[in-house]
Amino acid sequence: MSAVELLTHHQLRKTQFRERVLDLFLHADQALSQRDLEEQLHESDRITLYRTLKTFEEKGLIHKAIDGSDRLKYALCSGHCDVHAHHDHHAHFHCESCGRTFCVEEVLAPHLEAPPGFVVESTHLIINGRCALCAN
Amino acid sequence: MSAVELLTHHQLRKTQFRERVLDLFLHADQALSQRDLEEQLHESDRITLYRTLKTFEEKGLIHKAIDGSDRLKYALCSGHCDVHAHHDHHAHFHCESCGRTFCVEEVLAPHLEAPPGFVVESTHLIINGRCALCAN
DNA sequence: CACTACTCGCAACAATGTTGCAGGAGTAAA
DNA sequence: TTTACTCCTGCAACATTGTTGCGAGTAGTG
Repeated sequence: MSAVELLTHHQLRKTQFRERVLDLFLHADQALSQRDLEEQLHESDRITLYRTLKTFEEKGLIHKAIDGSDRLKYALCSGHCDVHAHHDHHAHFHCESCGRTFCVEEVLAPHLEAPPGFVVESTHLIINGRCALCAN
Repeated sequence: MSAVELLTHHQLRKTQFRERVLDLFLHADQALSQRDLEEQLHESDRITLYRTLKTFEEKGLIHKAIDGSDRLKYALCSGHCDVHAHHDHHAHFHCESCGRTFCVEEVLAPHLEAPPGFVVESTHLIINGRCALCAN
């Protein structure tokens, strides 16, 4: 799906800035932090990018890729997410060497028991290690 | 184990400040953020606390409780951790309502397959939901 | 007690998260 | 196409958090 289609599908105005950001996600093979995006978007406004990501996340275009690092990252949703709920339950692989984070669609976070009285909403599975490039 | 014993066991000098911080962890039933600690430690220095936590984490007294929130939290290690490696593989439950995070010793992060070429070091399992107090 | 290495507290700075506001751009209707 | 309205953008400003350097103070050792 193209950037414009994604925006239309999620009822967001299509602006040049949003298209540029979405294109970066579409061409990325890893989760992107705000810093990553700023480096690729020349002359972008920090605050606008912050709000753009927040909006995309709320509307279900991207999801947070929690990886245990101090930096928040985002990745494109698989397509089943919308403004009502996210459905990305895959694991995230975080390379301790290069710091990159990848979505691992094959591995799903397990559905599990909560302690008595606790209500489970979602689960996240983070895998730490070394990616294929850094493992050697 | 007492605060003093913990310090001695991990070859750390026992200072009044460290004992106070450790006592807070010993009496807490949840993971604590730096903010939480500052609020309980009257007149503490932000930088000293930051470095104290970093030291404790390196020496294996406490571990990071990754919970997907923007705030880093720590909790006491179970006792098998040292300067060489952490061995806390239990899940962390994060309450979306009150923001608190609890260690769930009963639930362990699964050991799993990595994509080809990837090396797994550790896994983290985060459970999001509502705690017993907030669920009603 | 004296020495050494570690720790503490302060200054300072970088990075990030967040909100308010005015002007500009996208969208839908006339 | 023009108008009107809403949303988006970019700037200012501030709060919070992460991080390092340095001098003074303190714990541990003999």
